[in-house]
Amino acid sequence: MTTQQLTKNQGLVFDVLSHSDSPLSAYTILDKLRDNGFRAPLQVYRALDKLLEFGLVHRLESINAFVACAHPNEGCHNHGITAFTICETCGKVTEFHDHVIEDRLKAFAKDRNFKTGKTTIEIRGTCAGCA
Amino acid sequence: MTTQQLTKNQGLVFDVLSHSDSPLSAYTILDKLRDNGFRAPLQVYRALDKLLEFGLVHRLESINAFVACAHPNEGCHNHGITAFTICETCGKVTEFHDHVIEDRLKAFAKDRNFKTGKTTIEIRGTCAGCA
DNA sequence: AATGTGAATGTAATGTTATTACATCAATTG
DNA sequence: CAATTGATGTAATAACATTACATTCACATT
Ligand SMILES: [Zn+2]
Ligand SMILES: [Zn+2]
Ligand SMILES: [Zn+2]
Ligand SMILES: [Zn+2]
Repeated sequence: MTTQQLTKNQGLVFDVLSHSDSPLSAYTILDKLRDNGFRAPLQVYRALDKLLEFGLVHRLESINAFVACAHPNEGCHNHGITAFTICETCGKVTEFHDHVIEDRLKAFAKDRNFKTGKTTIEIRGTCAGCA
Repeated sequence: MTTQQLTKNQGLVFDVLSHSDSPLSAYTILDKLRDNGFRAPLQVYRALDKLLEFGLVHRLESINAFVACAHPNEGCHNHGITAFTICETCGKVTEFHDHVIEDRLKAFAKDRNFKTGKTTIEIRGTCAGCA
């Protein structure tokens, strides 16, 4: 999935997220795109839905915000659980995969016949630069 | 921490959560406590804040809801990260601790000098009973 | 018992995040 | 050129959470 087959609105939203150095809320994105003709939240949410589906963007559940994927070309949403550190001071987000963690979670679910859907792992705290 | 040193509002909110078989939103709790004199969201949020602080209740970030701790007497919020499975069909929540996962997350953070605060691990999916 | 203090509560208003509903437009295809 | 499908525009509303300020309660000190 490259950025070229995105629609106009999807491209605009992805562009805003790509150029941000911290996660953005849907309404912040909306404000940044007013000059591009965005008028309503739904325009942002619809674009975000698609971008999430494409694996170009992640939603950070613990802060109700969105961030561009750090390695969109590797199809990160297709190979496992993505975990995040989120700096509460500067907003910096780091994305990582850990197969041990993933295996433990899968094992736990399997033991209980729990069918795993989307999994969230988010560590809020303070990054090295802000300590 | 026992339920006895709770204030009236804290006790009412904890009671509602304890007797629920699925997580509840703050506004659902409010509705359930109207007959007990609750009139405004803040009454619920204030009680929840304290209950979270006491480790009697957990907040599920991915669904904006709250659940009573499954083992409040073990001070679960004092010994490590709590992970959850959340059934999207029936709402059933299972709480667990995994030291391997915790160690991996801590190691990742330590490697990057990231100071860990609250950590969220939530698996949404379908429980055995709903499969 | 009176007073002072901090925690908890009551209430209204507002702020923030997300969805529903419905009309319109654009691209594709048979 | 219909017909279908996906995308967009717009308004309204729902759902979740906080700010601000006044009041009351619990309890220790005098
Ligand atoms: Zn990613
Ligand atoms: Zn930082
Ligand atoms: Zn617990
Ligand atoms: Zn279930």
